[in-house]
Amino acid sequence: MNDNQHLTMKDIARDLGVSVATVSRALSDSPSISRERRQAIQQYAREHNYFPNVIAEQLRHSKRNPSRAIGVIVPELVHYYFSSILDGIEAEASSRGYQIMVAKSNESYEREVEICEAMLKNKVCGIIVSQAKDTEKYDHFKRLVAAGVPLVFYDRICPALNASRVVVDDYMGTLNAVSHLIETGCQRIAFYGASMNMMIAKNRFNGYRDALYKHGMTLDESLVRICDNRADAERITPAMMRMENPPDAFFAVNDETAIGILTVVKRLGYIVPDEVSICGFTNGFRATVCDPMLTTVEQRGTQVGKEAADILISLVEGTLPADHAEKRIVKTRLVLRGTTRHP
Amino acid sequence: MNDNQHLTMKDIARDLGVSVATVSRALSDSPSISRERRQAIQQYAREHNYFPNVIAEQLRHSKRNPSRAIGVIVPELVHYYFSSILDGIEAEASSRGYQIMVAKSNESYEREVEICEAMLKNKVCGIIVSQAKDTEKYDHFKRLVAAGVPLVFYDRICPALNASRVVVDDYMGTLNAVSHLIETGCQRIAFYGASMNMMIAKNRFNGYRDALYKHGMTLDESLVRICDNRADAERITPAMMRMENPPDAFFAVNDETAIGILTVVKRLGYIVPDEVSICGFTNGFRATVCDPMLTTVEQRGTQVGKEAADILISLVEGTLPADHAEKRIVKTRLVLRGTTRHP
DNA sequence: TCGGATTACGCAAACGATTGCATTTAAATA
DNA sequence: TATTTAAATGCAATCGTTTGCGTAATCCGA
Repeated sequence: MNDNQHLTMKDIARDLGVSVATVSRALSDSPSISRERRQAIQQYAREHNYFPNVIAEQLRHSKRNPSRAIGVIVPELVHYYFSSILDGIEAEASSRGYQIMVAKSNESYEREVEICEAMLKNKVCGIIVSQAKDTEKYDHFKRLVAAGVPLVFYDRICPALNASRVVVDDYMGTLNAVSHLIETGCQRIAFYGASMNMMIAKNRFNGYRDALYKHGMTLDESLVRICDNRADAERITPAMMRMENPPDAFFAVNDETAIGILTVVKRLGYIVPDEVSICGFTNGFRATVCDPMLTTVEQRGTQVGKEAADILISLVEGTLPADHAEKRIVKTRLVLRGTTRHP
Repeated sequence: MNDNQHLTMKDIARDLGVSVATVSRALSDSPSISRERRQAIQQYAREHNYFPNVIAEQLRHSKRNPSRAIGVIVPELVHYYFSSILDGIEAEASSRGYQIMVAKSNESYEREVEICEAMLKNKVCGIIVSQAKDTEKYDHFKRLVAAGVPLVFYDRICPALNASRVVVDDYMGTLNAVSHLIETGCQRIAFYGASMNMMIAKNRFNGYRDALYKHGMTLDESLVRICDNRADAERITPAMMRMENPPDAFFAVNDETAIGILTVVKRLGYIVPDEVSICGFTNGFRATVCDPMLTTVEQRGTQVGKEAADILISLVEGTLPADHAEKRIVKTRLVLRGTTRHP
C-alpha cells in the first residue's frame, strides 16, 4: 500500500507474487485463472479492502465506455419545481447505475458557460439542462454536441437547437384550468404570466386565450399582466381590483404568484372562492398551506426529471440513436382545492 | 482525431510534428518551450477545440492531488432545508472550483451504504453527509475515513464517529423561541418534537424544557408529544385542544408540523395568535404562505451548507489537518410573524 | 576556435487498470 | 517417451497526461 493511499492491483500482485494481469483477471472472475489463485486473490483483496480506481478504469475504457456521471444544470436549487426535477433525475439515474453532478446556473449565462466547460472537462457522459433566463448565445451548447456529449433540455428549452427535450404540457394545463374557472361561473378571468419570450410563457398564454375562445368569451387585454412572483403580484393586484369591472378570477403562472394574489384579495375583504377564484400552476408546498388551499395545475417535476434522465441514458447507451432528438411532453393534472368553486 | 472522439495531445503532436511532451509543456505555458512553438501549439489547440482529458490528468496526479468532486448525501431532495443546504454547498464548492456529486439516501441505510461505495469508486475527494434515519451501523463511514476520504456531517451527525460536523444551534433556537412565547403571555406551551434518539430532537427538547425552567415554570408531560409532520399534527391536535386545560401555545419541531397545528386550531375556531400562539422551526416557503404567517426559528440551511463545504475543502486542501474534527454551530434566528403575539 | 553555459526539445517512465498474445507448465494422447 | 493440447500465467501495449532527465543545438566570451 503506497502511503496511506489506496491499495492497488500492483500491491496485491507484489504481495502475492503474481502479475498484475493475473490479479485483474482473478478479480473479474476470469475462468482462465485457477480456482485456488482466484480465491486467494479475491480473499486478499477483500481482507485488505481493495476497490478499483475508477479513474484508471475509465481512462482505459474511455474509447468504448463513457463515464457514468450525468451533468445536471439547474437555474435554482431552493425551488419546488426544480428540486422535484432533480429528485426525478436522481431516482432514474441511480436506479440505472449513474451518478449525478449538479451545478446551479443562477440564471446567468456566464455561469452556464463555465459549468458546461467544467462538465466537459469532468467527462460527464451527458448533460440535462434548463437554460438560464438570460442565455441568448448557444455556442457552449453546440460545443457540447460537437464533443459528442448528448444534451437533454427540460423546462426552458433551447429553441436554436434541435435537441432532445421534455416539457410540461403548459398549453393543455392552462386551457383546462381556465376552462374550469369558466365552468364554475367566472366571467372575467385575469392572467398573470411571465415575459413572452419564453416558450413556456407563450404556451400558457395561448392556453388561456383558447379556453376563453372555446367558451365564446373575448380576450380583455386589461386583464393580462406580466407578473410571475409574489412581490409583483402583491403590488399590482390592488389596482386590478380597483378597476371599474374587476376580475372575478385569476390564473397565475405559478403558485407563488397565486399566493400573492390570494393574500391581497383576502386583505381587501373578498371571499375566496365565492367572490374571487384563484388558480395557480406548480402544486408545490405552498398549495396546501394557504387558506383556503390552492387550486392549481400539477406540474409533475419528478416525472419530468425521470423522463429527461431516461432519454439521456438511452442516448448514452445507444438505445436511442445519437442524432435523434427525442421530444416528450409530460401531462399536467388539475388539482381542485379551495380557491375555486366546484361544479 | 481518433474517431469522433476528443482531440488529444497525441493528435496535436502528430499533426505538428513534435513530441507529446512538448505539447504538454506548451499548453501549460512552460518557459522551456520556444515562443514560436508555444504559440503555434496553443493556436492549433484553440482552433481545433482541444481540451484536456481530466480523467487522464487525475490519474497522473492521483498520488498528490485529489479529485475536485465533492460527494453530497442528502436524505431528501424535495425539502426546503435540504435544498437550502445543497444550495450552500454548491455555492461554496463552485466558487472554489469544485463540483458536487449528489445522491439521495431516501433515509435508507442500505442505500446509504451503496452510495458511499459508489462515491468511493468515483474517487470523490470527500463527502458531506447527513445520516439516514435508520442508520445504526457505521462501517461504511469508517471505511471512508480508512480510505482517507474526509467526512463532514451536517444535520444528523454520526455520534459514533469523531468527525467534523456542522449543526444548527437547536438548543438556543428553541430556548429563545419558547422564551418568546412565555414572554408574550403564553402559560401552557405544548411541544411537538421528533423521536428522541436523534441528537437534534433531544437538543430542541432540552431548549424547550430549560426555557420553562428559566421562567419558573414546570414541565407538563401531557403537553409533550412525538410528532414531526403535518398529518400527525392534524390527527393529534384536536385531542390536545379537548384537554380540560388545553395549551395556549405550540412549539413545533418544523414548519410543516406547525402548519398542521395552525390548520386544526383555526378550524376549531380559536383565534391565532390571541388565543393560541404557534411557533415553528425552519423558516421555509411555508412560513410566509399560511395565514397568519408563521413565527418560526430560521434554520439557515444555506449557511450550514457553506460551512460544511468550507470544512471539507479545508480538509482536502490541507488547510485543516486531516485528523482534525472541526465542529461548527450555526446560530439560528427567531423570525417573528403573525402566529405569535408581539411584546 | 574551443569549452561551457543556455535553450529547446525528446525519451521514457509513471498513474492504475485491461487485454491480446506469447509463453510456461502440466496433463493427455499417441 | 515424444508430442499434442489445454490450462494457467506473464509480457507488454494501451488509455491521455505529466515530468525528471538526457541531449542536441545554439550562443557566449576568451
